[in-house]
Amino acid sequence: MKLETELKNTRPLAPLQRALLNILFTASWLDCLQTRQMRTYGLTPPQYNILRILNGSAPKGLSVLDIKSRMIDRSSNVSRLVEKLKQADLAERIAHQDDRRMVVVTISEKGKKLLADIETSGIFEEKMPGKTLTEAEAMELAHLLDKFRE
Amino acid sequence: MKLETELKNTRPLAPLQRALLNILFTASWLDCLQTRQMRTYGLTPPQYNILRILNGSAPKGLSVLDIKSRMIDRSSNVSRLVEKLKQADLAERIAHQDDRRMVVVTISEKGKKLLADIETSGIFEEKMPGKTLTEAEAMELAHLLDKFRE
DNA sequence: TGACATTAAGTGTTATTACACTTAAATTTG
DNA sequence: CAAATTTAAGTGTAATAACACTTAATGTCA
Repeated sequence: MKLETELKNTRPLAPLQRALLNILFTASWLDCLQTRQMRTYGLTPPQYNILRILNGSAPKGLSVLDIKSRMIDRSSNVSRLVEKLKQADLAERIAHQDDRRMVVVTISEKGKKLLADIETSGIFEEKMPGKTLTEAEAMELAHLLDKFRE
Repeated sequence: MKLETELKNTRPLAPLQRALLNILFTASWLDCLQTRQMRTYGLTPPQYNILRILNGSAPKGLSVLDIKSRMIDRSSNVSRLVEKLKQADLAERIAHQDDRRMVVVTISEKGKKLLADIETSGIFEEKMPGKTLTEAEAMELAHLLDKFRE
C-alpha cells in the first residue's frame, strides 16, 4: 500500500519528504514484524542482532565497542544486552588478556543452536518481508539508501 | 557510506537481506538525527509527528485513534503522548459531542507557533537528510519502499 | 615518574515503549 | 428493551532506551 494511503495523508508531499517518511514508516513496520517473530524465540531484535554479529565473528569474539559499532541501532546499550544474553546462556564474556579494560564476548553453543533453529524454521522464507522486490530492485533500494545517508 | 562499511560487515549479504538491514539502519540513523534536532524544541519525534498531524487537520481536530492511524510508528501510545502535548499547552482535548467515548484533539495556538518556528528555523534546509538524492531518486526510493511492504 | 587525558565497560536514573488490561460508552441482537 | 458485543480511550506494569555519569585500566608527555 502506498504511504499516502497508509498515513491517510491528504496534502501532497515533496518527493524527498515522502522518501524520508517512507523510510521511517517502513522501518517501524519491519521492526514490529521482527519483534513478533523474535518473541517466539525469547529474543528482542537488538538481542538477535548481537547474536548474529557474534556468530559472524565466531570463534574469535568481539569487544563491547566492536559489537556496538556493528549494530543496526548504534544507541543500544550493549553492556546490558550482553548481560541479558549471558543470563540466557546464549553468550559468554571473558576478560581480555592484554587490555583488562576490555571484555571479549562470544556466542555460546546454545546461542549457535538457537540461531540455527531460527534459520531452519523457515521464518525467513515464507514471511520474509520484501519478497515482492526483484533482486535488482533490492539492490537499487539499498543503493538509494546508501546515497540518502551521504 | 555503504552499509557494509558502516556495519563492518565481512561476508557478502543477499540483496534482499542488504536492503532490509539498510532500511533499519537508515531509519535508526534518521531517528537519531531527528531526536537531536527536536530536542532543541523540547519535542520527541513522536510528539512532533502528532503535532504535524494535528496541524494538518486543523481546525477540525482528530480522535485519538485517527491520530494513531496516521502516525509513522503505529505502536505509539497516543493517549499519553497527547497528555504530554497538553501539559506543554501545545494541544487541546475536548469531549466529542455525539459520541462521548471519543475525544477530539486539536493543536493549540502555541503548538502552531512552535511548528512555524521549527519550519522557519531552517533546520530542514541546511541539515535536511537525503539532500544528496535527486527528486527522481527520492521518488524511486519511496516507490521501492512501498513495494517492499506489499 | 607522576599528573593528566583517554579509552572501555558498566551503572543510575528518567522517560518511553510494548502489551495487556480496565473503564465507559455505543451498537448489535435475541 | 436488556444482555452481550464492540469500540474508544486510558491505565498498570515490566522491560527497554536515552543520556549522562562512574569506575577502572591504559596512554601520553612534561
